[in-house]
Amino acid sequence: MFFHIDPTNGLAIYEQVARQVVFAVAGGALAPGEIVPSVRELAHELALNPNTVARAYRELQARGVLEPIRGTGLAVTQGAVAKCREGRLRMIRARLQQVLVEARQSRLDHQQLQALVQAEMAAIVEKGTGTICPAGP
Amino acid sequence: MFFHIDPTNGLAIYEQVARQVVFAVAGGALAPGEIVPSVRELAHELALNPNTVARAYRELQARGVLEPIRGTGLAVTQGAVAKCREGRLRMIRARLQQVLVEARQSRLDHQQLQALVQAEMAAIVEKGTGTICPAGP
Amino acid sequence: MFFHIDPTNGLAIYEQVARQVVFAVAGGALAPGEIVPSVRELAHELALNPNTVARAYRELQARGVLEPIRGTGLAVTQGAVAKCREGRLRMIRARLQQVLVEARQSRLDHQQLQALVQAEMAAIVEKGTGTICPAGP
Amino acid sequence: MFFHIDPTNGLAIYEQVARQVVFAVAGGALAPGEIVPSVRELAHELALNPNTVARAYRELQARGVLEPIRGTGLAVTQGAVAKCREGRLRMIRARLQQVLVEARQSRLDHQQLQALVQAEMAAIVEKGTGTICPAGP
DNA sequence: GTGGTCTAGACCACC
DNA sequence: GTGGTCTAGACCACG
Repeated sequence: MFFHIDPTNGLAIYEQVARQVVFAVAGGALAPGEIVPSVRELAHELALNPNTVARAYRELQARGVLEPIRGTGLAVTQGAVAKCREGRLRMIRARLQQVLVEARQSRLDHQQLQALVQAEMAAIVEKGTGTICPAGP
Repeated sequence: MFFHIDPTNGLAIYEQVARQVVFAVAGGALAPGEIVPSVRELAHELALNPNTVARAYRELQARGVLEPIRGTGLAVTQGAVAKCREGRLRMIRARLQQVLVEARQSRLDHQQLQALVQAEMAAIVEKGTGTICPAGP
Repeated sequence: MFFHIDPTNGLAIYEQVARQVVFAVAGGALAPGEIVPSVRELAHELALNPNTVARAYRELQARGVLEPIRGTGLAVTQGAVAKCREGRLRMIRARLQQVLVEARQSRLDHQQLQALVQAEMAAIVEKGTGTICPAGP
Repeated sequence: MFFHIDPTNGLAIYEQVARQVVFAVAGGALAPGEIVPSVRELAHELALNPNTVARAYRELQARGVLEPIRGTGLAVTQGAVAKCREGRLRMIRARLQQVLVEARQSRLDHQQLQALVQAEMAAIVEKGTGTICPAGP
């Protein structure tokens, strides 16, 4: 799959998994109706305990992003794209605010900050992140 | 004081406190030699358990940012500014990378992202965040 | 057929199927000697996996409610009516007790409860449930 | 506490725990602001694994019935009573419908059924259920 | 002490 | 094979 887990992230691992599914749906990497990797498969791939992945999937079901297809797996729901698009902005904006608040708290100059952002954006675009499909936007 | 704690941040609370001290030192809001608020004072102000604040201060001592002044309290060390300036960029860059990676993972358009960043930066600059008030208590 | 399956029932699906066969026999909708629908026919009708129906039938054979007729299918046994009549009361009483216990646990007023029961009974009698249609397929 | 778990209930154990908390709140046995038994305590009392209780509590938090008080425990929220009152009716009505459908499916006579209901209600009122506070209705 | 998270491994129901 | 549930026991953050 195309996920990347960082245990020292601050975020709970199951939360990271859930977020990345949301991102994948929002970005179109996972289409409605598509079956997500099985709990066991993804757990193995990410070197996680199946329970951890299961919890992420369970929360996504509760949010209406996934739905169980009995005996088959979990499928992305039809309404998932809208939900995830909306959630994506909310989540990214939240994290962005955090970092900007911290930057300003440390009196980082507005221009310094802007330069930093530009640099990081460029870096990410150019080298790719290794965490999502190789074909650039 | 000039801190703002968000318990749902993902970051441990003591870690948030420590970070914000670092930012304050890096930004000059706390100068070397200055005495930081007492554990119980800051705990009361932030509605935290004193143990939590104490832990943050303990870690800052271990990092050499604070040093105990007998009978007086904890003071910002002489070398703190350099340490914090260095740490500040590292911390901010790390968080910035996280958010950018997520943005890219969800295939947020480069321009959308840039617009988002601009909007948030403007928002923060303009309204202030309530988290910076250089004039001490 | 005359069954209705609710996957979110708490009860296992095969169990629901088995129960409803029992009810049908107890109520006379299925007479001794009558051939029940084939596994694949019922599975198709209820949108279930044939294995699930097969398991229900297997359990009913074990309980002596159904018996295989070579080359024909599964028939309701002669002794089935007595068994099912007996089981029916037991099962219904058990479920009734559960709901009453819950009602009482939540201190639902005796009159409220009675009103609720009356209302639901009336509703079921009047609109029919779509789950009973003695006239076979 | 005042809970009673039946592992052969069909309902998942964590679900039973959650339901009974809802019932207790709806019935006033747990008032807003009150701290529910700790995960470990309730787990010990009901002879369950703490994780099972924790899951029930987690779902109740998600539904807005409980809220964490850091380092203290989980408290019933202010809005919980309304939510639980509403949920109680829904849950009981659902189970009632199940049993009535089954009764009718088995062609239990309307009067027989009514008699059964009356008998069970009387039985429960009279002997108490042992599952909730000793003081009568 | 509290809840939250994670791991490990088991059993069940369903396809 | 799939997800769902449960148990057991560990560690962490917070009060």
